[in-house]
Amino acid sequence: MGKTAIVNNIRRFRFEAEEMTQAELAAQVGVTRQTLIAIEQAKYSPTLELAFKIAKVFAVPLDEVFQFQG
Amino acid sequence: MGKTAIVNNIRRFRFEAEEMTQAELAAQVGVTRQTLIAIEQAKYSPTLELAFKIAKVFAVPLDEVFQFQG
DNA sequence: TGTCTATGTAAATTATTGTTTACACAATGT
DNA sequence: ACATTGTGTAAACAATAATTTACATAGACA
Repeated sequence: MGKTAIVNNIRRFRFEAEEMTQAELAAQVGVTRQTLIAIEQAKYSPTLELAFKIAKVFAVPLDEVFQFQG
Repeated sequence: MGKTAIVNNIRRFRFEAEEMTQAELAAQVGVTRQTLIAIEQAKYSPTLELAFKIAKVFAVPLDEVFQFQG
């Protein structure tokens, strides 16, 4: 699917949410810490399902966490 | 990422958008027709990037086209 | 010093998404 | 009858997301 043109605000949301750690967020969405690191650093973009789960943890719509650079 | 718990309204949006065909939508988002069929039928869920592109064609937010059944 | 905690990196492997090619079929039109 | 259009299915393959395991480092703290 070509280069990932998707950015995210996971790190900001983590700190706004009581300084939630990467490990805590990873556990809440059911992935490993390394997977979350890779996504937070935009090394690759998550599946749609995982993106929904992450947004749900922060209780915001998906496109507040992830944005597509068209 | 386990079983896909994601539903979509692609078919409805296609018909609301001047009866756009699967082939037309596929071309606009840069995938093959078969890929679009599989996604429309929820055989698997698209990448986040592709999901954003599809929503953009219909000019609606991503979560109006795709919903996660938590 | 020594031990946690949080973060980062990397390589090998598995699972899933997406492509390509080909065939099938109903509806429409000439 | 024949061709065209829109949709559906299937299998083999390529690309990418995610896992697992392991090691590295900086800061806080007893």
